[in-house]
Amino acid sequence: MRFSRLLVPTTKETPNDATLASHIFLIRGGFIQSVGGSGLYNFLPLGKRVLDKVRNVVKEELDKAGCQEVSLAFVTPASLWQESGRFEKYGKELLRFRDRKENDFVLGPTHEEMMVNLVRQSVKSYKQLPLNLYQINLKFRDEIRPRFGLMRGREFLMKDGYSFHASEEDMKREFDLMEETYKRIFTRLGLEFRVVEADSGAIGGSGSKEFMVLAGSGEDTIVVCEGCDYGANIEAAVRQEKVCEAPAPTLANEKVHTPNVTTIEDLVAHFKVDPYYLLKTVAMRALYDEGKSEIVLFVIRGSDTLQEVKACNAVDANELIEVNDEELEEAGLTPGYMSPMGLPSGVRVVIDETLKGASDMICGGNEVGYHMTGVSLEGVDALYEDIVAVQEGDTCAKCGGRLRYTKGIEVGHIFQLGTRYSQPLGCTFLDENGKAKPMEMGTYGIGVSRLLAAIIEQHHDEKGCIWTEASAPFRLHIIVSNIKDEAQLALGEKLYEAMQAKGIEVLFDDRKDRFGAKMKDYELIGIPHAVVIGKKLSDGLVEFVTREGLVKEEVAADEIITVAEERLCSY
RNA sequence: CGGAGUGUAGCGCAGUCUGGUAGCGCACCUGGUUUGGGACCAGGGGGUCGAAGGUUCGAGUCCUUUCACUCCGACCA
Repeated sequence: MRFSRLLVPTTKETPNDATLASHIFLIRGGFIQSVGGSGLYNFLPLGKRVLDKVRNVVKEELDKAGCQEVSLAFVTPASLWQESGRFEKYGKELLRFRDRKENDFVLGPTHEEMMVNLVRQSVKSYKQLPLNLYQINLKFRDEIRPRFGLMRGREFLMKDGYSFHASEEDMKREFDLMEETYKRIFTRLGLEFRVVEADSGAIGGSGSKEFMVLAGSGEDTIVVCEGCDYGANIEAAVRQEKVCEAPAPTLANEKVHTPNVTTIEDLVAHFKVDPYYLLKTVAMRALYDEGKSEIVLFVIRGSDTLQEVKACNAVDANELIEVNDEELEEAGLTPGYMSPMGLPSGVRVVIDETLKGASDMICGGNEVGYHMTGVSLEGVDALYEDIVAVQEGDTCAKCGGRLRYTKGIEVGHIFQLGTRYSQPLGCTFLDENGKAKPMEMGTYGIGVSRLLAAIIEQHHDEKGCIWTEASAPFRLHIIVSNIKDEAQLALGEKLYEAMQAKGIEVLFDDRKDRFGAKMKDYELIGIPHAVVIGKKLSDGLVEFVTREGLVKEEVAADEIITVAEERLCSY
């Protein structure tokens, strides 16, 4: 491709809302263009080329693993989502609309319902199983707060795959196969990543794993062990039960006057105890289907923090939101002095499972200005669940090593669904005995457009993008310093043609611009290799440049074609 | 959802307080010079000032309404 014919609107200036490297460089490099609406982008020729590269890697590996590509209808009848029960559950991120006949439709962020519908119409026998179908199509998710360019857009390209099995064992076999396939995909793309245990979120189902590209700018906090390969999203991470070295306070079971002592810090100072022995009561409003909601009290140790996703799962709510003091008082609760003991009836309480039977605790008195000491939770009737967040320095449940936090970008997520969708949607098959059974399912996603952002987050420098070999829009960038110099231009043309003849994708900068401008564009766009034909051609020399580290080597001009071929074909 | 802020040329912004011919930089077009680190000179094109209503002889500017977008927050009772 000739640069002079390519639409690449590179800019010197950074858009004012861009903060992440990937967002800045993808826009400045002319890969994508903001559509003015939030979270919507056009892919320009360079961006589209990268997208196709990434998409092909995904497709090749999936096809190798026996998956089959399909393309589902973009617009989904809402009735399918009502059948599965997700129409309410998915919340506002689901874009809903009506056609001229007032029928409800959705633009699906994921297509379990649609795929199940496809399969239940055409698969009837165990002989047709297993089956793994996928598509790579646009998805829409009406994000609360789209940001970070392609990282969290509202419209995005995603690969979503679904597998169907006659038995749970076979589904688990496929789940493992997909884990291996995903690892191959991300490795081919040149990414450093980690597979972690995850929460299943609105998709539902049991065991799920996320594929996290490690990057400081990642939106997800992941917990990793320094001693073994344990890794988990903070939303699902577990730890060995904490022990406290400080002695338990030995106080009588009584009500104590504690004016203006309302925070954990205040209590620690007031009673001179380790926060481990305090009960922290966090009130949240849990939202359910059909607009129902209730206030729930989550009780954890003062030394812990509430993990909202775990808490939400514990009460099987769609979402948890904050409640203000007025709402608490209306419900008969006392902000600052709440506790699970002696509550007005009808308030739902969830207690962290490690507090079952705990004694010598201090908690609120459910009365302004009073706390209770010497409290025991022995025999307290409540829901006991794991609702706390693992903290840095906690102990790994698997090996006893030290756990620490790191940041990751979620680029893939695989789920063991079981019969979560096949059951309600009546997706059944006849087994060897002629008995109808719901199919065991798995579901597997990859954020294809997000991968572009993830690659740049992990591979860039202060000057611009550094694409990996498998993702680069072109393999080689040829820069002719001065196109009015006939010898320079002639060599450029010759090299350009030779590379094309070898099937190497090459970008040839034949523009009339000055040297500096062309180099800036090269560095910004980030094609892995370049040949600079300039001044030293009069001495019979050109430069071979590697974008990573901007390493420059002088090469004899009459050998450059051979050298370039060797370097590029070795990949 | 809570708080703060911004809407003026493709992009980045000034002008609004104090109403009076719509501006600057980048980008773009023409001509010329220049060619190893985002060049220079000269000339030029491009705007329903987010939208609607109001006040006024006159509104980008003042008033009302509305829409959109951005940023921060949405664990520590």
